[in-house]
Amino acid sequence: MADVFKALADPTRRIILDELTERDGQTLFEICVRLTSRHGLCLTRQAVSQHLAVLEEAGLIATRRQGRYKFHHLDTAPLAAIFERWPLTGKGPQP
Amino acid sequence: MADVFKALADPTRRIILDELTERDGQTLFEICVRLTSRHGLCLTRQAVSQHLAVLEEAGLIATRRQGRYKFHHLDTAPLAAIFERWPLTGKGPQP
DNA sequence: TTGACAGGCAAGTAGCGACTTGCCTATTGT
DNA sequence: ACAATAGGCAAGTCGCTACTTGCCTGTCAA
Repeated sequence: MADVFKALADPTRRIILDELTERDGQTLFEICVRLTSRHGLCLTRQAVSQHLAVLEEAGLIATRRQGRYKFHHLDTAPLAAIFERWPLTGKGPQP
Repeated sequence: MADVFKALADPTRRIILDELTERDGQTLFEICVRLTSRHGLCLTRQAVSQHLAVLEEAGLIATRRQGRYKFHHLDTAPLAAIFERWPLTGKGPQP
């Protein structure tokens, strides 16, 4: 569970999650290109790869290997633990 | 919004939030004592004070001064932004 | 008024984490 | 077969941050 917070701590990783939210199942190179072109980030392929490893270890990303491609799929399920730990005060369920 | 994730990144700060969830409105010294006695942490008063400052800056804690005491109150409202950003996939509202 | 208590400010240290660099493996197309 | 593509491994550098240490301010009780 601590891995989830550690993964969310970095702004680049949060942007990667945004990218996969908008377009799920991207490869490492696709993510690199979109981080550069759409968010103005200048990162090495290695840097992005390490970020993806952290996100996968946290359970926020599931990977699927196919030939020489590796697709990354978002999984927001671990985020639910945050609300179970600190319930939103005095509010009903969220829509 | 980035402050919220930075605040949640540290395990000690998450335990502080747990403490305030269980017993809201504690002072700095009360939190220090409970971190030591209930969680086995050996932290300086300064360290805890700095953690509380980070949590307050993130909006997760509101402070109320009264005489020489300063009470700390939990506010989980900023956490709602997490779900707005990455909705829980394929699930209905949480109870 | 003086001492004890609750908290704050600031500088210094140490360790973790993000990023790079260099090289390597595996799959695909010509 | 060979080159290009997609990705992986490992060591090294650098900056941020958690924590400490030392001293200072404000409040309450004797």
